Amino acid sequence: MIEESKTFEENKNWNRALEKKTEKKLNSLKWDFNPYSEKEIFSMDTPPPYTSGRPWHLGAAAQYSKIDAIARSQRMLGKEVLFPMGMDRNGIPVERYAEKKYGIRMRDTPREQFIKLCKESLDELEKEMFEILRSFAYSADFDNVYRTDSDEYRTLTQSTFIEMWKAGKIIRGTRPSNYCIDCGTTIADAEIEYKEMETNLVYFYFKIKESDEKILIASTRPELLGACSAIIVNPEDERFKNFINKTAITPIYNKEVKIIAHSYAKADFGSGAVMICSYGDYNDVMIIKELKLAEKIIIDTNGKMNENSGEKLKGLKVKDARKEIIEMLKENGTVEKIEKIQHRTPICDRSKTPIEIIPLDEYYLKVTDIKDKLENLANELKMIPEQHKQILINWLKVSTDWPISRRRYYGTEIPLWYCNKCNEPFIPEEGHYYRPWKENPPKGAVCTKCNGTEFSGDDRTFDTWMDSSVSALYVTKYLSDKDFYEKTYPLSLRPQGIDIIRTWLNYSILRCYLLTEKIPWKLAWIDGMGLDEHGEKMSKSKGNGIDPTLIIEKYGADAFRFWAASEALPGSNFLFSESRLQGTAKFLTKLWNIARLVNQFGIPENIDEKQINESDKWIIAYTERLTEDCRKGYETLNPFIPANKIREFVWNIFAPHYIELVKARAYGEKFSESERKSAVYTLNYVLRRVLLLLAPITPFITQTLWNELYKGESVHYQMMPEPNKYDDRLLILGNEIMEFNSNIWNAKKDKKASLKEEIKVEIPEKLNSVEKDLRSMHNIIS
RNA sequence: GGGCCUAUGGUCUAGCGGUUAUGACGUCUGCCUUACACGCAGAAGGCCGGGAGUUCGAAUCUCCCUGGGCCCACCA
Repeated sequence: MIEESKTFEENKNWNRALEKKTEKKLNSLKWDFNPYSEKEIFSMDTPPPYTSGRPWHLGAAAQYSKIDAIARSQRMLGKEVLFPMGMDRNGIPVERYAEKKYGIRMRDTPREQFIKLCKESLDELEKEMFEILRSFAYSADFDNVYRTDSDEYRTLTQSTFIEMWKAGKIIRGTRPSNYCIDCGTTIADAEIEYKEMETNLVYFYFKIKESDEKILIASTRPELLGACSAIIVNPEDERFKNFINKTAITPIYNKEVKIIAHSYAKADFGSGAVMICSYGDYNDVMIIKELKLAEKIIIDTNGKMNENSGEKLKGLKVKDARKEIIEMLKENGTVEKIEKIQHRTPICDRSKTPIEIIPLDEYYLKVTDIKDKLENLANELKMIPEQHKQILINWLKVSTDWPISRRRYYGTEIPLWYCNKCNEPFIPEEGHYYRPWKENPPKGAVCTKCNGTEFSGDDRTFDTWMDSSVSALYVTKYLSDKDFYEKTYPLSLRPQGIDIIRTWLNYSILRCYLLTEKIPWKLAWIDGMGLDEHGEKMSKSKGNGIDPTLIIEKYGADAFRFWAASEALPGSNFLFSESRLQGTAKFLTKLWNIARLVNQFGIPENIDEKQINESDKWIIAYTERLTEDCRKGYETLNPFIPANKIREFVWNIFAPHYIELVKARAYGEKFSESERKSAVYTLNYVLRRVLLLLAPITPFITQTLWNELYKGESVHYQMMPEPNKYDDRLLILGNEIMEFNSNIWNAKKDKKASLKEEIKVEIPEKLNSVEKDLRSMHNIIS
């Protein structure tokens, strides 16, 4: 008791040091999830953050703090809340992190050792991540953390793959992929960078079969001439109108190719005519697919020209072949000119060498045959805000089968072996975690095609989205606990960022639908992105990222959380601004000081309603309306509403108008004991209510104040109050009080009088019921 | 280049068919009034991006233009 009042005496403002005092207590509060509870279940498929360590993304931290506010508010609304804590730990980012940290390269490191180093990195990074999350009281279930690289999780990823394999949803296909010759592997789009490089744009002629004319084309990749399958020209380009649908003959190879009109060819670049080859770039891929042209492969996986390139080029490296064919074309007399141009070239971000597009054998999850169904599901899915659904729907229109295999080390292994005799894939049973790159297939494995018993394991891993897209199944115990699953699936909510709609949201719907024939959640809540103060996306590469830890240490977690909640509606992007965050810190100090004041008067026992003064009834009525608004906000998963409503109420109404009005009465000066009690009762009534309404957004200050003033069980274990009935006429009275106050303040201002100076003024009749308070507040004499 | 979103006082933000257009930060003026100077009170500051339309009536609905953001593609 003594120690507690000291907190108030010694601290005139709310700050991080005070938060630290309560952090341990706050983070030790438990909410065990009981799937058999009588309460309504609210289950969340929360995003497992990628374990990338400091500095974490400030925008992401803000998003997580809002998700936490949702979880906390749902608990206080009386729901049984499943709020899982996951860690996404597979894939390229950690591989890169480990390479950098240990100065190694994945492909030069024994796989076993590389995996070990990744794991060690992850464990360190994970610790940091937990600290950050705990520093702002993220209240997920830290006692049951799931990790996407655990044996259990990977078992789920593999089992669901096996299930889909058996159902015929997985296909094997050879499709053009990004290939780095230097690294000897397919690489993901995310691993490509672009670099301006000088290159030759070679202009040369094709003969026209049907006439004596020639067509001039321009190419930076003349060495691919042998793989040319068409020429395209813009349909609007007058120069080529006569050539459309005629046949051209390739120099040197003397092959016939069609001249086709396609808007991709731009009249103002090069000669205006483009040769389409398999594969110079992704436009070639697109156009060859679109026009159903024949694919001819001319570069092998060693980066050398193959037999399709002809005797002279065969065996040469791409670069040498380019030089050689230019010479050949010159000899042939078909070269018009050669221009030096700057060309934005895709290169491998590790080896910095140009990537080639080469068809490779990979696994795909079939999407194209259920696209209509997926679009229907997308339309069915409820989303907050609804408008972001368009992103998903647009994506579904253009998306193709999903390539799921990766030539990587740190990921969930593809659970397949191949018969050494006939190469037929062997797939094991569900329910185990398999590592085919170092393990034999299960005992008794027999090839289904040739009865062979010797196998080689697939050494590839899955795309990491294969793991994260079944988080909804993992947290509902799809494989391990049928009852639990029945109670919790589909989940109530998927909260996530707008930036991963096409990946996490899309793939989750796809995967879970294929396995369960249901959308995995009843509702998706899509938040916007945190941008820097100029409105640009924060990213490590741009160097404009802000470390949330520094902000939290400086201004406090509650200030940060309140800022995140109050800055923008869920779904909108939000700009980070330190000055506005400072503003929310000031609001918390305001609340702190209100509590210090109220605390002085002690806590009165309940009083008879008849004793409550009219001005007290007004602020109570206002509080009831505030409660209605806040509940509505929380019920619609929108912390923006309560945050702003509460701030407005506390700062603009409660403190300046009501507290000033009753302060003298609360001190008992010139008022009866009964009048005093009414004021103190009301002050506590309102403050208590505000703490409850604010608890999901600012857990630290509400925890501290609740404990100082009201003791007992934590504020976070309380129920969100229901609004009591109130008389609208009281709110009208309140408006009149506030208008009267402003008038008096203005009058004193005009006279340059201090606010406590005496003033002689008539009190309007309609304010008779609160006359005594007004007289004491403004020092009005008759 | 394609798509989506967005445009409200200096900055940010609410409003989504009829209000004197909300609030915050900043600015200016006065005040240390026994909770708070991280405060109190007051003030200035907006033809709600531009144009056309729908409507008795538009910041709010439609279309066009312009600027900003994001995602996708990316110059043979």
